Amino acid sequence: MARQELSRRERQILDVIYRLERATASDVLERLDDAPTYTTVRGLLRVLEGKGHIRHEDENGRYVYYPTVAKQRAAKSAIKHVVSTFFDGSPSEALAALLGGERSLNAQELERLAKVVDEARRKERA
Amino acid sequence: MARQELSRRERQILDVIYRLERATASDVLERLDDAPTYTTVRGLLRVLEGKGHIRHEDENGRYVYYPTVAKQRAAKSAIKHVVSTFFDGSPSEALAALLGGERSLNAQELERLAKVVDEARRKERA
DNA sequence: CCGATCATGTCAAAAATTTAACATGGCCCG
DNA sequence: CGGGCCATGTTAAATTTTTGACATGATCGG
Repeated sequence: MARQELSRRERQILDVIYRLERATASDVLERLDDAPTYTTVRGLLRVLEGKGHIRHEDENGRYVYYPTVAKQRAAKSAIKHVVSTFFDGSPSEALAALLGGERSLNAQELERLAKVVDEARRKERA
Repeated sequence: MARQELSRRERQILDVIYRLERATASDVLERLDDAPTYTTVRGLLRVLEGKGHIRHEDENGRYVYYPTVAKQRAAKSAIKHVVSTFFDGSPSEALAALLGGERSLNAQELERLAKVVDEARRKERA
C-alpha cells in the first residue's frame, strides 16, 4: 500500500496535492511551475493512483484526488528524512538552521515554537 | 550553477553525499538501500557532477565527491520545502508534528530545542 | 436538438533515467 | 616483471518517465 518510489514529476504533483488536500487535474496544473499539458497531468495522476499514493472521488463527473497517506503522517516522515540527511538526526540543529540567518521568524511564530517545546518537556517529565 | 532537477536516483545519491560530507563511489554504494552496481553509481556521480551538484577531488587516484552547495544551505532549503508543503509555512506546526506522538525526543534534545528558540527570541527583541 | 465545452480513457511516441558491459591505465606484491 | 586488483572512462542498451494526439461521453445553454 502506497509503496514504490516516486519520480520527479510524481513527487511534484503529490506535493501539490498535499498542499491543497484535495485537487483536480487542473488545480494541480495551475500550481506547477513548469507545467506540462493538462493531458499529461492527468496521466501522471493516474500513475500515482496506480502506485497507491492517491485516490479519487467522482464529484459530478470531475475527479478530485487526495492522498492515501494522511498528511500528518507523510509530513512527519518527510521531516525525519531531512533531519536525518542533514542533521545527523538532531532536530535541534535543524531548528537552529531554520531560525538562523539574518531575518528569522516573527515574534508570534517564535512564541508558538516555545510553547510547543514547553509542552513536550512537560510531557517528558510526566 | 547547481541547477537542474534531480532524478530519483540522483537525489538518493546526493543525500548520501550530504550525510557523509565526502564520499567515494563505493561509499555511496554501501549506503544505498536498493543498490545498483558500482559502475552504475559512478555513472550517476558523473551525471551529478555534470549538472553541477557535486565536485570531486582526486586523492591518489580515487575520486572523492562532495556537494557544491553547502550543507547548511541545502538543509535550510529542504526544510523550508517540507514546511511549506505540509504546514502551510508554519514551522511551529512542523515542530509540533515532529514532537507529537507517544514517544517524543529525549530530555536533552528537548532542552536544546528550548535553548535554540530562546536565543532566537532574544535576538528578535534586540 | 445541436454544438461547444469539459471531463475522462487509450495509446504510443519522445525523452530522460538507469543500468551494465567492456576497455584502459596505474599500482602493488609475490 | 607480470598478474591481479582497483580505479576510471566510454558507450550503448534497457527501462522508466513524461508527454501529447486522438477518441469518447456527459452536460449545459441557446
